[in-house]
Order: sequence, then C-alpha cells, then structure tokens
Amino acid sequence: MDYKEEIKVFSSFLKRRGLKHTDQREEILKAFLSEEKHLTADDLYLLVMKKNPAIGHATVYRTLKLLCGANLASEIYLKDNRVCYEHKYGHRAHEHMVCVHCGKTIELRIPEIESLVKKVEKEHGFKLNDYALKLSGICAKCGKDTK
Amino acid sequence: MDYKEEIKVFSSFLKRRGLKHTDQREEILKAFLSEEKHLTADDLYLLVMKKNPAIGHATVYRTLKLLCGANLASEIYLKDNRVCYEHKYGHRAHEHMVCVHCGKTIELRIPEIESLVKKVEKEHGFKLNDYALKLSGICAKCGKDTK
DNA sequence: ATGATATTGATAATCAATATCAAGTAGGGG
DNA sequence: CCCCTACTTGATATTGATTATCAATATCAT
Ligand SMILES: [Mn+2]
Ligand SMILES: [Mn+2]
Ligand SMILES: [Zn+2]
Ligand SMILES: [Zn+2]
Repeated sequence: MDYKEEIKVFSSFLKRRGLKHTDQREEILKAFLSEEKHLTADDLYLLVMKKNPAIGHATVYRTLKLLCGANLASEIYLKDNRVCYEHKYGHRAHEHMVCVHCGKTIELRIPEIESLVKKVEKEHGFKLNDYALKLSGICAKCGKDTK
Repeated sequence: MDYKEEIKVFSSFLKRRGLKHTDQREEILKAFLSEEKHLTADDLYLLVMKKNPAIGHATVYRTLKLLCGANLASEIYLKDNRVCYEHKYGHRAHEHMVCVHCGKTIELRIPEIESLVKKVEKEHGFKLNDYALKLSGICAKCGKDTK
C-alpha cells in the first residue's frame, strides 16, 4: 500500500498545471486510496482527520477536485444525489444500482452500454467525456422486509 | 390546453393519499405543464409568480414533490447536478446528453437500454423503479468554438 | 354549516459546497 | 543554501438550494 503509481500520476499532474505538491495533498490522496469504496467529501475529511487533525475541511474539498482532474478519482451521484467520489485509476467504467430504501449500492458491468453510447455520440457530433447509468429501486433485502 | 387529463390524475392521487385539492396546487400543475422543458423548482416558481404572485416559494417545492408522487413529473439531474423536473405523464422514457460547457441538453431515445436494464434487475433481485443514463461532453457548437 | 385535518406562505434553519484572506510553504533561479 | 514569488492552507464567513416551523387559513366528509 504505498500507492507509488498514483502518487506519481498526481505529482506529474500538479507539475503540468504549475501547482505544488504539498504534504496535505499527498495525505489526502493516500487516505482516499485507502478505502476501496464510495466516499463523500466529508467521509474523506473524517478519515483524514484520524491521521492528521490539522488538515482543514476546505483542503479536502479542493484536493478531491484535483484528483478528478488527474483522473485518479471521479464524481458519482448515488442516493439522494449526494456527491460521492470513487477510485478511477486502474478501474474500469461501470454502472450503479442503488436501493432507494437502504442506500445499498451494487456495481454493475454492462459492456453493451459503451457501444450504444459511442454510436449516439457520433450521431450528434458530441465529444463525449463521460457517461453515467444509475438504476434505482428496492433491493432484494428491503423488498422482503416491506412485503 | 386545459390539462384535463393531468388534473384528474392529480386529483385522484391527492384523494388516494388523503390530501386536499387546492387552488395553489392546481395552478402550479398548470404552470408546470405549460412549459414543455426541463425546469428547476425556482424556474417554476417564477413562472407561477406571473399568474399569481401570492403563491409561496415553499409551496412550489412541495407541489413538485407531489407531482412526482403522482407520476406527472420526474426529477432529473443535468448540468452540475442541479435538480430539474420534466413532464412524465404521456412521455416515454428517454436519456439525456448534456454539454458541460454550455449546458445544452439533448434528449435521446436508446431503446436497447431498457432490455439491458431489465436483465440486470432480474439477476440481482432488485425491484427497479427507474433508471437514468446521462452522457456528458462537449456539444458540436462548443467543440467548434474552442478549437 | 361544522370541525377535524391538511395547507399555506413568511420566515428561519439546514446543509453541502465555495469564497475570502492573512499567514505559511514550495520550489525554481541564482 | 537562500530568496522571492506564486501557490496553499485553514479558519471563517458566505452562498444557494432545499426543508422545517408555525400561526393563520382553506378543504371536504359528514
Ligand atoms: Mn462505483
Ligand atoms: Mn428530458
Ligand atoms: Zn435496500
Ligand atoms: Zn455546448
């Protein structure tokens, strides 16, 4: 767990943009990478706090934006459309299915989506950055409970 | 443009839930139906104001939630993930493509999505309410401008 | 018409996310 | 290694959208 690869990616991103590599930024990146799941900015803030209580709220928000810029993280919108972040570096595109009752989130892999999306992109002259497919409903467990 | 159908749907929804049919609610529904596009709660508030300046901000928010409950409206999330509302009654499911630069939104119809989604639903024992596919990128016009 | 109950609109409160800004730091050039 | 300057930081205030509160009012089954 040294995250050497990701740190290098982040460093070169920062340099390319004339930004500085600070201890806070690296600590936040490491904390982010240490949890293989969907985190809100505040979740990450709490995580970072445990290691270094001096790091400010705003810095976590700012750094998450940078991580997205460096393609190390991506924003996603799950339950109640709260902004969450997930790992992007070395992770394939995927879709999400969210239980509107308990919030449980399942990651899907529907490869057919990609080509459908590509086709549409061409048809409309769009230059596509990204796409997101979110299914919402009631998970098996909640369906049983409320029956 | 008397919206008779929709008003009846709304009325029976309200009755079924033990809620009351008020002038404000009907006015807000009519204003909502009068614009065939994606509106924020505040967009709708401004629209309603023109007809009846006495109607409060909060009532518009509250009524939009009811319209969603009655399947007359649905929430969507476009640029910057602002909450918008669109007509649902008598409208087929569709997908959206949004330009991250200018906000231009195109409605798509990708019928293949439906069956893909249904398949996944079964596989995971979910009871699906809804799904949303959003493509984001740079539209043809913005692509030309920034070239 | 009556009365229980839902609704309204002004207002305050909340919440996540940003902006501000003085003090501190990184890091390239010398 | 030191300087200088532009970038960063963290505390704090601010924003902007949405929701909660609550006294006054309207609805509707009876
Ligand atoms: Mn995911
Ligand atoms: Mn639409
Ligand atoms: Zn569930
Ligand atoms: Zn555009």
